[in-house]
Amino acid sequence: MENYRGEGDLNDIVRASGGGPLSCVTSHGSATVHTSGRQQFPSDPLNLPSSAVEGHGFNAFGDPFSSIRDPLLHELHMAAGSTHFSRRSPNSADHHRIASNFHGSTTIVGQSKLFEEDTRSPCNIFSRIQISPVSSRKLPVSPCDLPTMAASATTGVSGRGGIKAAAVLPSDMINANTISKSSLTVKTGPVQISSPRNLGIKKRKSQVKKVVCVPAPAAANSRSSGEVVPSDLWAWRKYGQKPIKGSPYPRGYYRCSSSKGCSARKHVERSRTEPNMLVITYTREHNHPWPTQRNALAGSTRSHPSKTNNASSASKDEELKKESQDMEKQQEMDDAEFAQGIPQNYSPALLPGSQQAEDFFAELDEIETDRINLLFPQGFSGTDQEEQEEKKTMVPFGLFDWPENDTATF
DNA sequence: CGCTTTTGACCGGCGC
DNA sequence: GCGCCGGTCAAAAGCG
Repeated sequence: MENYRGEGDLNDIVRASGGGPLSCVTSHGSATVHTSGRQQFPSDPLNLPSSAVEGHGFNAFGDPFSSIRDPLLHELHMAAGSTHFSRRSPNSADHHRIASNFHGSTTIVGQSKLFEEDTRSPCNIFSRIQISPVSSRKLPVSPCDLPTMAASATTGVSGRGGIKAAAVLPSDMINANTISKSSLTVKTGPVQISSPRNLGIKKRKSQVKKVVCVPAPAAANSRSSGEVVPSDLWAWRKYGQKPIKGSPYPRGYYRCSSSKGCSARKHVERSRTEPNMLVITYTREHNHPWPTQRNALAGSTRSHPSKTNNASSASKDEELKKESQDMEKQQEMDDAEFAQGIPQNYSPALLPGSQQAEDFFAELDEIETDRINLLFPQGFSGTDQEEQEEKKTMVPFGLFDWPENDTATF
């Protein structure tokens, strides 16, 4: 009895596992990042910051939230304890820089491709993880099921379902994981072409999916079902749970309850191969700004929102805001650092007068806008993601509100 | 009261 | 065409 459906499950999801090779292949399979020999992820998930990372950053491919910096990203950043956790590396130079800083043994192949990919997606580091469109409707078993995935991601092997490995995992993202001192893994998933019934009017030709792997928190946060779901800024309401064929673990279906009418969805399931890992798949997009606070605590049998938590959601918001501002400052520092020294270890395609240079600076403008958007997200559109071209993006993680973390309040 | 989770039923796409 | 399967709906019950 096969445990896998053998449909290229997860083949297109790249995982940055400790010491293991990390392969990132663009849609053209032209870029591969190999990390070797360096322990990047502490094997002990308990070392995690008591938070999970999940994100909603979209990329430049139409993601309305690509310009939004996860207000909680700073947590990851801080956890990293490094100023090198750059959230923006608009070009491969930045990739290279970070690679040099953190991955002495890291080599980047196909850098130019990374650059190309990168320039299309702005500041959010998470948004810079992209996956090429696939035609399969099959969702990977789990991004955490790495070996097969990585292998085929590298080789471009397609699963039965035609999933072609295609992921761009920015090296700084890799570092983000690495420096987070956690076993947190962030992976990109395929764009699953599913056909949700609620597509209603017409069959959705494509759907954005973002797959994130996080270490499953201890059972402290377990619900009545026993499932443990890391929480994030968004409020999610569970609307279903289904056993998934081939997996001993059920999949929980959540929809965003932060705002009525929000169509954002996420699925949470355990990795088949790594039960201690949760695979969170985001589908559809939020059509509203970041919630200032979680609503609806009533009836929650979910993670107990407050011990000390409810102390002040308002002050928490202020804190978040302040920290996001700190992030901006840090970003400026990063930018300055980038401007001063990066080219030294990078033989750039970014030359004055070049088109790429123009793009780069154009992107800087976008970044500034992004920063504004972060603080004033009201401008978020309800862009019809459904009409967008199929795309895959990696998502940011906020490290939030894991059961042990009583400081997290939403 | 308003929200949540749970859970069985239903729907629709896809593979055979 | 049929069955499988994933995703969603909606009723019931619980929680603060």
